[in-house]
Amino acid sequence: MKVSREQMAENRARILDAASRLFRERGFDGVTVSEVMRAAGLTHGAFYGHFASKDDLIAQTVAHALAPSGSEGTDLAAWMDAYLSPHHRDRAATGCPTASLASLLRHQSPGARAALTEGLRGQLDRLASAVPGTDAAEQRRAAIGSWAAMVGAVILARAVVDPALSDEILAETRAWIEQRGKQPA
Amino acid sequence: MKVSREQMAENRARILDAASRLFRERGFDGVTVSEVMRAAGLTHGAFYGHFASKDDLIAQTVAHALAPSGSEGTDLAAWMDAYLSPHHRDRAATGCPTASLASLLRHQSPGARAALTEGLRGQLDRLASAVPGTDAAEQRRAAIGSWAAMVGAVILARAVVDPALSDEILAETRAWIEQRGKQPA
DNA sequence: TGTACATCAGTGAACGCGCGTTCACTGATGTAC
DNA sequence: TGTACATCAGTGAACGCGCGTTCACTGATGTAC
Repeated sequence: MKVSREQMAENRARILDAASRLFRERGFDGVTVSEVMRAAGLTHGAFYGHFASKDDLIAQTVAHALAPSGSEGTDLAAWMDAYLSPHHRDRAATGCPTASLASLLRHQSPGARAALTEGLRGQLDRLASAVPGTDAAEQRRAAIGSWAAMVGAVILARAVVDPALSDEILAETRAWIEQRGKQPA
Repeated sequence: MKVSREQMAENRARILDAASRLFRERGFDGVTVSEVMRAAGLTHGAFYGHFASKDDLIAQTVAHALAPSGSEGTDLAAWMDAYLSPHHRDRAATGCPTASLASLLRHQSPGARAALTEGLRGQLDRLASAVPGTDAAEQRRAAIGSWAAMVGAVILARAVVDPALSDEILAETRAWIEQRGKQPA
């Protein structure tokens, strides 16, 4: 049965939200189109009225998930603490899309990889301007280095089965970045 | 036709080598059992004489790929340069298994994840003892932080489509870690 | 050392399941008058 | 504003392909005598 234009737009948004959560939690290959549609409250047949293919959904979901959320902005130290926390590690479904999807995107379509590239560019720009200092090149270098360390630490912490080692990776990476920040000019 | 015991051991080693290369290049889901066997010079039917399942192959391949190779040891700075190089980024098939497989292992069997955990533990121990300094806790912290940054940087550099941004991520992460090492005590 | 035979690694056809995708149909929407 | 009808978002059965896995068969290996 046909639905109103607003309803259709809302359905589309729900599909993207569901895909964003499921993909972050289980990866692109671990989630079926039917699962996404079920999570969005629809049946699988309606999928192709919204997206050309699963690849298309992936590309649009990545663009959607990496759009600036505004939640990074305020307090850099607090944001880093939250990022490198067991809480974030254990909740990939609602966590940083870069940490859960970057590796998987290497094997995805150019469209999806382009969406990640633009999202990452934005993240680095925002992080660079949040880093203390006045030398723009230094700030950018710190943004790139810290971001690589944070993403890498969360990925490693999630892959490891030993909880003690996993906690250690998060805590020591956090402390290591902190020390780096305190170094005299 | 039956083959000799030595031939069978060699075949098994060839399957593991082929799987190690293919999995690093295209991920676990991007490679079929038949492809692995073809790359090893056998037909797919022989697979189950060597491994219980594809999951079993994945677990054993991870253990095999993360065994210490001895190539990290000699010169820490040179090794880091090579790790954070475009050459390494562009050759995942023969590169660091942690960088190509860690994220994918989050969705794999406990056996495969356990193999990664042990491999990672060894990598961190070896890196910690290669880091300059005498304070063991400081060395371990530097090992974890640097390793997270290196793995993260290679993952991000591989995911991004813009070659300039990709090169920048590698070079700036390298420089950032270097600066970190030069900080006074 | 030679011979006879049981073993078993490898072959390739076949199976069955799950997935992405298609399509005829339904019935609410929204436009034309 | 009301009515008649064309549109089209969503439904659910069906399709076809590729994958992991199985299995009857083959013929070289390696053991028993």
